[in-house]
Amino acid sequence: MRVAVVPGPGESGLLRELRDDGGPARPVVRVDDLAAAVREYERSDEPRWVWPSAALVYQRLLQAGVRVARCHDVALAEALISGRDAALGAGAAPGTAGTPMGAPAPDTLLADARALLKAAEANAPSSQELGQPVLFDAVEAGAGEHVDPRALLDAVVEIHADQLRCIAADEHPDKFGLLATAESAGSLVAAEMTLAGLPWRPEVHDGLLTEMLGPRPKLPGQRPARLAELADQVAAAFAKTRAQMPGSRPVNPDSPAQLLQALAADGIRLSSTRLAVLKDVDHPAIAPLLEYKELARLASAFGWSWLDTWVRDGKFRPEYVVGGVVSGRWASRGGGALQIPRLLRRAVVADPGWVLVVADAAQLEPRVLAALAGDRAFADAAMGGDLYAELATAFGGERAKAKVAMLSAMYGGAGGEAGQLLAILRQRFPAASGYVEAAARAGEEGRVVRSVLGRTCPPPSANWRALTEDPADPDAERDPRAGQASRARGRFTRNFVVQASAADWALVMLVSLRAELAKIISRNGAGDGLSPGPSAAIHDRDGGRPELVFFQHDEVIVHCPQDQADAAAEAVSRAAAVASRLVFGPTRVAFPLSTAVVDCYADAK
DNA sequence: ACCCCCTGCGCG
DNA sequence: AAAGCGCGCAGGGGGT
Repeated sequence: MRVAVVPGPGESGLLRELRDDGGPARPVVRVDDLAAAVREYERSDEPRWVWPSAALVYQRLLQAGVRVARCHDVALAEALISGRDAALGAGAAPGTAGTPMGAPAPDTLLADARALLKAAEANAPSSQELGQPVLFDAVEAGAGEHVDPRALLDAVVEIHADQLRCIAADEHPDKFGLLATAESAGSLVAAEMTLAGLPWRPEVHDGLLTEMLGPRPKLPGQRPARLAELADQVAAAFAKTRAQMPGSRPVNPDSPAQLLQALAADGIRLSSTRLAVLKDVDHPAIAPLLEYKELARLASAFGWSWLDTWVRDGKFRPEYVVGGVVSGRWASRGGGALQIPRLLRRAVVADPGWVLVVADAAQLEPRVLAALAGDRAFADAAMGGDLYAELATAFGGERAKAKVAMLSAMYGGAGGEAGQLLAILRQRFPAASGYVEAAARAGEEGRVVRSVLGRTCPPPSANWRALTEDPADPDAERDPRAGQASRARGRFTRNFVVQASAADWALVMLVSLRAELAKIISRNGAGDGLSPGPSAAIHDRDGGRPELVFFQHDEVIVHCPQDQADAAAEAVSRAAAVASRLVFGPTRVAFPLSTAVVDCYADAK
């Protein structure tokens, strides 16, 4: 059963039961306690909640201690569908892209509905307000004034019905429908993960910082001792030449411009101050500079102020942006959640009596390519545990060469010996090479490509089209930037088919894992498997339940009581199997997950 | 004071 | 010959 839902003033809300085709089945119902009404439906009717967005509805439910099993997120589905349909003008790439859809022209009613939905979205609270009830209420109250709940509900119902038609009209409705469902479920996971938080030990983090940087500076803008020391060494290394330049200040190692200038004054001209460039330079400033850059990076991105801002009550609670990346990967807002330095994983420690189940999909992208392309020889290599090792025989037994060849094929690399290795790849694994080559060609020609579940890459910009279109006069000289732009887009689409399909698999794995974990919870009789509470309360009540606490492209972390670790690990491997079957159907390609049960994230793999 | 773009680097 | 892909964030430096 589908039920449309929007929040109203205070605790209230509006509900409307829908038919399977999205049409209204019953009149609109107003409830005083929305969370209670939702909980009641969850007990008996296996509803799929149809709501404008998780930000508008689910956060509020979670705050009230109510989880749901399934939803249709209208905003996320909209992004998938309009992403697909925006590509129509660009022309579809055969084999990898869809055909034009028979989507009905948006009539004014739908257009109005969409405008209304947008207005509501603009007022949605961010996940960050989740942990701050006072702010949350204030924002929510503000949102209520701008958009009439009844009008919003009607808009949700209309758009949802239209979306079901758009999905059914897809070239592969089952897969595209799975994508919309998984994306929606992903937003449930995202909100729940923000609430749960990644266990984070501030004292461990602080200890690492102090060890490397020296004690925390008294004043915020101040350089920690070790950084100040290194900055002085860098400046000193340039001092001799600088002394002859009147009015010159000490070189600031944070300023690429000053560094380039200072190096040039000493006769060293560089294209940039990147690590890779600096590494090979012979100058007394380089050694302290490289160390400075590494430590300064840590201090500015994940230093004490980060700790103050992002860690509360032993938990790091970033906001995840589902589908925030064109490829369908998640993005995050605040705290650089998806760029946590490996070094700081030392600070991610399970609660007492709990463990972290860390699972990582091994060599996901090349395996995805093997499954996508249906390359028999390649798929055979992908049946085992180490794909690159299996491929190595084709490259004179050198695993490293096999890896370079694969990465070059997926990224469009051609430097160094890549060209030679690609030739081998093309010869031994023609279907796999052909798949990414076709995607690259489609991109170069301005067409779009799609992931295995039908996520579509953006069409080229107007700028790109203007730049790359054939000149009206065939004798006219072509802009040299045209070829460059064309090849750049080719690399993008080449990578998109792999990265986006890997994201499809990872997303389906993640939401399947959520479902598997819910089974454990209900088996254990820990509540109904749906209702969370503040995690402290759960610890006290029944020993706790497994919680997804982190997701990073091809890696998940489950935080759970020690005695549930085995069950959680089994859930992970079942989820991977489910994802492989749902996304790729029958395939001989294996998608192994390396799973570790650890106290500390840094101890995984 | 603020905004915007660039550079550089962390993660996958 | 050359430019393998995708992000978020901080700081510098120029603009207003």
